[in-house]
Amino acid sequence: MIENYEAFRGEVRLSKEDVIRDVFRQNKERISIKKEATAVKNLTRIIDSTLRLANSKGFHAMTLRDLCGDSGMSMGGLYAYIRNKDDLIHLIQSHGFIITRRTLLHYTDEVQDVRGRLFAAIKAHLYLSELMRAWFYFSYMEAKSLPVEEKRDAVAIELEIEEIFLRLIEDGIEAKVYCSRNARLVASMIKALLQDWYLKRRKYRDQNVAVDDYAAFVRDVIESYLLGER
Amino acid sequence: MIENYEAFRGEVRLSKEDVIRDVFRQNKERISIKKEATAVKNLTRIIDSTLRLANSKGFHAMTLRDLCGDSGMSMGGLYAYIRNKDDLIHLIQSHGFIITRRTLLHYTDEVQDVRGRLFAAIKAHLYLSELMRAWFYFSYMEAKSLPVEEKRDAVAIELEIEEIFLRLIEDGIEAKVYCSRNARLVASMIKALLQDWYLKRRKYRDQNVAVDDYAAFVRDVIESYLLGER
DNA sequence: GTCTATATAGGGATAGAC
DNA sequence: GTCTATCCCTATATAGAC
Repeated sequence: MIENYEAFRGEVRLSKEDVIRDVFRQNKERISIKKEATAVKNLTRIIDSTLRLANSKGFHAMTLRDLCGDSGMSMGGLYAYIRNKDDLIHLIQSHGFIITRRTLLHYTDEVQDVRGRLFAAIKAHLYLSELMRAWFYFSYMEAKSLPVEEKRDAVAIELEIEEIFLRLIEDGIEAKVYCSRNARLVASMIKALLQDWYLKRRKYRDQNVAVDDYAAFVRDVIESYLLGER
Repeated sequence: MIENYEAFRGEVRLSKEDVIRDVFRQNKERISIKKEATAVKNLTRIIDSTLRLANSKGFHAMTLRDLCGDSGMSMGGLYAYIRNKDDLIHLIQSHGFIITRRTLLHYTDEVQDVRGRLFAAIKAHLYLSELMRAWFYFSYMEAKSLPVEEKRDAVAIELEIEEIFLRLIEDGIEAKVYCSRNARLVASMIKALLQDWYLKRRKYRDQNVAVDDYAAFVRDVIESYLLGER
């Protein structure tokens, strides 16, 4: 069970390099570099720069020359890691999928009462998107132009997330902890609120709203609707 | 005062051609066509096609040849209405701004009690985004790559909208109709929920949620939070 | 006012030196 | 394993016929 964002951050941060290592291993056939250490170092630069540039001007508007400028690599160097521009998307997406699956599943299973579980799920998602903001933003904004395979995975993970919330709410209604409501609408509302957190990150920062404040706010809104008149 | 979506739709629909005519008049210096009738006809085709294509693959990924194919115009014909690709954005944006300003202001001023006003504002925004879905979607998704002038306007109108809700909520709190809450957070939540309606239009259609259902749902959620324990 | 044909550049991709 | 130089196509933009 995670208590707050700082604790979460400490636990997960460690694994970022591990994830890139996984990305490298999963994509060995497309990558002509053999030494793992250099590959991981460069993949990190490539992924970070791609996210930064794509999020500021859009993936399509970002040229590979932009990317080389930002990451400090040469065109030839870059092409040792990808076969074409779309492979960049694949790198980005697989790296995000790996982290997301790993952590979301890990943190929402740790049980308690129904209300506590819902709050835990809200926090897990907010914390994750806080840590991986650039990836979530990219994934959302570029979703429509993703290659088929990546698009399928992106839709699937979106659905998975919404189902997690849906089930928690249905459980609560069945257990009479929550009153009878349209669970599906509530689940999609939660998702919309969680998305707003990473899509409008700057706005919340300007208002000095910390992630734990926002988590509590979302919980309060949801609960005041689900607990109903009492 | 508008009662439901059908009534709203009937009132506003009429003015679409008027708006394109305004767009033409405002952009006369960039457009080499003189006859208003043909200009309005072609501008309509251009705007509709651009919205459709940009929303399905992204503005940058849409080529002007795509646009000509979809709208049935030739490259030469198209360039009678624009000087360069960015001018397309200007056409789209000015057309949306004109409609949005006209209708939002018109429908939220018509008063009543505080709670009724908030509901009216929610409905006005939902109805408008329902009618102008393609434009709202475009405006949101392409916001980051808009030309400076258009970006400034887009940010301004976003802010205007959020301020409308903020003020309504603050009024309600001051009048002790609502209990004491963080009004700014509530306003930004309302906006997030309204945005979800046009960003995830398909999802709601698949769930058979009509716009008036959604309006009522948003109102209920907001009110159960703002009216508090009683 | 609308079309076809064409000029030009920008960006994805590759060859080959080191 | 990394770089520079270059290829070549695609997409924006324009000229000029009808």
